Amino acid sequence: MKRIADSTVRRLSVYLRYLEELTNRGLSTTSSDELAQHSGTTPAQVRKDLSFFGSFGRRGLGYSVAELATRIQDILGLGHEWRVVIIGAGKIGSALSTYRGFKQRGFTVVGVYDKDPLKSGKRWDGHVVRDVETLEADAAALMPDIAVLAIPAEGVQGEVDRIVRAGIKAILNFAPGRLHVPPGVTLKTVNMAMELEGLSFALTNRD
Amino acid sequence: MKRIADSTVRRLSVYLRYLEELTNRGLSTTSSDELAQHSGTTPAQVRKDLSFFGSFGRRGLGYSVAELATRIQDILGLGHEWRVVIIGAGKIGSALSTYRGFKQRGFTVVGVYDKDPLKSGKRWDGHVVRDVETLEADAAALMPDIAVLAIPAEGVQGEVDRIVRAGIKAILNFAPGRLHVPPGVTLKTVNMAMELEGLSFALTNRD
DNA sequence: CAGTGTGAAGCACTTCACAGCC
DNA sequence: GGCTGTGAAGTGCTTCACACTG
Repeated sequence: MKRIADSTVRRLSVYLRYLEELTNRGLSTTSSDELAQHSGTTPAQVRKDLSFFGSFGRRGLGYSVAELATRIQDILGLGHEWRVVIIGAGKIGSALSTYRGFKQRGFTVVGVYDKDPLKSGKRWDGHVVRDVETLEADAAALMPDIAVLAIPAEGVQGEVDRIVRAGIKAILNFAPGRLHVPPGVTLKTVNMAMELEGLSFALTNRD
Repeated sequence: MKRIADSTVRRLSVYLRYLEELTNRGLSTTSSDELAQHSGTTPAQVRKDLSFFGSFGRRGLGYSVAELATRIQDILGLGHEWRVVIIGAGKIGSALSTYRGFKQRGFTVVGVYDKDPLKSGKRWDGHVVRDVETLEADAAALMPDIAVLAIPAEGVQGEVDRIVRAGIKAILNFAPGRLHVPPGVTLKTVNMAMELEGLSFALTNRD
């Protein structure tokens, strides 16, 4: 398949969310115009994004809400459950795992790990925290697909390496700093400091 | 000033973090090559990014770590304190406000608000939670620069409107969905669901 | 006639390559 | 000789515009 831009994938997420809203409101068709309006983009962009994957609409009529939602779910791989381990039994991981949309979209927490021996064995959002040293051994039974890395900055690369050794192919990272993963492993970093600094820049340089 | 790409600002953040590391290690000069290596980009990109704001290096020698760090801090507007209010006394806001780099880079929490009357008056990370209805009245005295919006999906736009009425010009939003702000107000959204779906797509469509 | 699908044009960010200075 | 600063070339995402179809 042709390489798909990251921005395209992000917009598909947004379209899907709006399609779910339309479903809840009992509406059965929509248009690229309407999707664009509610997703902060243009009708041409919506059509182009969808055209990478096929033709899901009908000329003169628009798109079937139900069909398009199913198609986008398939494209994004949301048709089945993804098994997630959380590394770092802190607030960020907890916020994520208790977030409604998390479970709702097929992401299931199958394990929680921490380096701190004081946290090991304690309950945390319905899970028992395990020592992160056991991750590689546990992985065979847990079969996790995704690791959420929510630990302080120190030693993040070491934890990334451990996750990779455990055979996990996707990482959502909340720690700052440059991290290296081998080819075949996808790493996405959410850097809140960077976002705040972007706001600082905007405030400083506004006209 | 010429319009600066968002991606440029984000990279400046990364360069600054590495410059701080060099400072801690007592090193006084660096090069575009070294900065690129540790920031996941190319030397040409580093030089181009910096060239938008001036010439901070010396040909044949490289950059002074101390000088470049100061320059980037100035560019990003990190030279002074930014006053932050947190809307939503939950886990995300708490994770952010207790994050070390937050205070360290000049972001200070000056108020915490929640819609839930059960939370009002309670202590939260050293602050007393106030009813969000009082935000507009409080703003005159608090003089907040930035609002962090960390509430569930329902009624987010209403809170954005309130923040705008309170005269705040920058919003860091953690709620999903499309939000509208008037010109002159900067909105940055961190959407964890979207990041997870990006991972799901990558796992589904890997070769 | 309304609205999709898509090649072509436009635009913006990145990379190249080299002149210029230390 | 080493490394920056920068116009020019390259690349890839976005927007346009229109043929096409229900």
